[in-house]
Amino acid sequence: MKNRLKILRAERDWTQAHLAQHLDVSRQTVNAIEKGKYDPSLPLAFRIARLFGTTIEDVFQYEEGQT
Amino acid sequence: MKNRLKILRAERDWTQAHLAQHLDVSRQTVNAIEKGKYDPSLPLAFRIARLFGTTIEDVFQYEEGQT
DNA sequence: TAACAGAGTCAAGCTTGCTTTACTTTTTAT
DNA sequence: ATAAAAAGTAAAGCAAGCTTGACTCTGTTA
Repeated sequence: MKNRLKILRAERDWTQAHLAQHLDVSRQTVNAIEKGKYDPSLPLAFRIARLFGTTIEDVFQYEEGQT
Repeated sequence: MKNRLKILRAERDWTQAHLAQHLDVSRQTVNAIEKGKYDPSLPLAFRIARLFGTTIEDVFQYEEGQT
């Protein structure tokens, strides 16, 4: 699962900590997701997409057979 | 989190077991998700949307402050 | 009414998502 | 070059997603 978090964040000049606050998760969680260490839960994916004003499909790109 | 699984399944006249097979999860998992017992992982949500030829947002409706 | 298919549910166990705490490395600005 | 901010990383622990196995409760439909 790839994602555009780093780009979306950069476009708004937000830090991982700032993003974490607005998503109500820890900074480490944002970092781990951004680095592709693991996938967010579906509810968190919704909150991320909503915060960036876009869709889950726009933020995350699923590729068959990786997880 | 609400979902349209039962409807999408009915439109295609698929059983929970049939759906489970094509998603590569157990029948109990399909049942639990359909009944809203818990949310699917993000990868599984992608596979569900893809199988039904639609988007995650079309299958699942997130509502603030439930999970 | 008996039998079968589909749906619902429960328990135990493993894996993954997320937390806190704490530390190291990289980037930015002075 | 130094200091501060941001990013990266790791370990331990709890919560959520998913599994298998087994059992119940619905409809059908023969």
